[in-house]
Amino acid sequence: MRDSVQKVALDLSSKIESGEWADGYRLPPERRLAAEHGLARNTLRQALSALEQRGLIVRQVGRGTFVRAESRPALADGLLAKMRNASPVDLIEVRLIIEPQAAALAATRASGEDLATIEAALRQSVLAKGTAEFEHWDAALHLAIFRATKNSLLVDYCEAITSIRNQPRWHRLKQRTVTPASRHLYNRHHSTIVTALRERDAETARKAMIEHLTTVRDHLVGAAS
Amino acid sequence: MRDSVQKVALDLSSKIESGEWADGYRLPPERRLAAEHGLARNTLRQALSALEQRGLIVRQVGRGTFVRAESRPALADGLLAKMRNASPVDLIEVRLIIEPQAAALAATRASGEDLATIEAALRQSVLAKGTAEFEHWDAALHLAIFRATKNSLLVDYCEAITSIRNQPRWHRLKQRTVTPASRHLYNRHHSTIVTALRERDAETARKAMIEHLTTVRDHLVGAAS
DNA sequence: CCCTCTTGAGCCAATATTGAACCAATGTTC
DNA sequence: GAACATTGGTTCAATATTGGCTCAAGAGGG
Repeated sequence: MRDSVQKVALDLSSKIESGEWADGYRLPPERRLAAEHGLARNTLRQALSALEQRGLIVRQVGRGTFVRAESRPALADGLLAKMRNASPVDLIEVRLIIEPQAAALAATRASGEDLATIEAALRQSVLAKGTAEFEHWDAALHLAIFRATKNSLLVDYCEAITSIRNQPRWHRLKQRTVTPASRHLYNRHHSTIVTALRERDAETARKAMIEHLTTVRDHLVGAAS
Repeated sequence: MRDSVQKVALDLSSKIESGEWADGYRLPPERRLAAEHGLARNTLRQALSALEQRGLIVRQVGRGTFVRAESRPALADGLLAKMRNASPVDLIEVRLIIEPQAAALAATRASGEDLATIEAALRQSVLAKGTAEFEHWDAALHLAIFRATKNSLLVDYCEAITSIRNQPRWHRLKQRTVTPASRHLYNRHHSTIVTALRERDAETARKAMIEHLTTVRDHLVGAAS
């Protein structure tokens, strides 16, 4: 057959680009690949060389051939970093998507222990003296709600959000936007949410969270303008 | 076998992280572990050394090897790494929260260019020959929808989801669940969503996405049982 | 016939794994 | 306390696996 090289190169690269062979995956040995494709090893090696030149794979004598893991680590390291660069408006938009649903889930799934943790965080946030302390317990409250959903991905998400909100640039923004009046309002919102959770009222919890985050967003854009 | 070290290291660490080998548990002697895994002791020792370096175990001459207590908090590694351990059900639950809203946002914000990209991805996914190729264009389609929201956080989220779905363990699951019939159904769903986007019909786009992901979830749990 | 692609085989160098032996620290038994 | 067994720590040579490379012969289209 003519041009087997291009054919097998296409086949292999599609396996890589589709994710079937993920980053860091170790390809079968050349000799086996050649046998599986019904080709001589030399021919298959030409295909591999092409992929290597395109940067898709890395070959190491005595170790094997690997899907190049250069693209993914950049994402792994960069995901949080990229999220940290998100704008406040983008962030609150995402929170408005996720957190009402999370609150609704928490209403149906929270254990008694979860509720106790949530209520403790609420009490502490009401008692908090400074802005920093209030923010701490506010974050703890939201996190406790996410834990109550029993969904580890949601917990991860909330921790990421918290880490974003703990950055210095956000601190400055908060200090401009969090006034005694707004704190009082936020406490009322939080209280409504927690009450709804205790009464297993998913719909009320969702709506209360929407109202809460909408208020936060309006304060943010008000402060920005 | 060639990469026995990594394999057995993964096996052992999963036993620890899953809790099967709790904190303080004493591992079987190296010689026994090696025999059970069909490896030479030296090879298995390399795997143990890797775990030791990661802080998962402690080795004591003459006493044995122990799962390290307090190992968990010290391992604040990567957000993405943690997300990768999420269960399929957790993942689809989060997708059901976010993606319908994202579709609704995309309906109001997508540019003509965005719509062209989305429709191209849809066409490619319909034409795709294998499961891998279909998955590739399916992911591209969802990503294009997220890009159309103009919210960088949502795009980051979608890329994280895609990277999770590209893992080998997910690949096996997909190969069991994606049949020609389900692919046909998914194509219909995708088509409905894209049409709604083009017509700027946010509500229809949201509902179509909900129906789509609900179907995917049902296929998943159906395959699991 | 000529040219290119492909094959099959062999050899080399780098790496991985094995298998065994011996040492050192700890625990157990008498 | 002494003898013995168990366990991790270390070293080393032998073997297996793997990619890097070369070359002569075959296959197939112009």
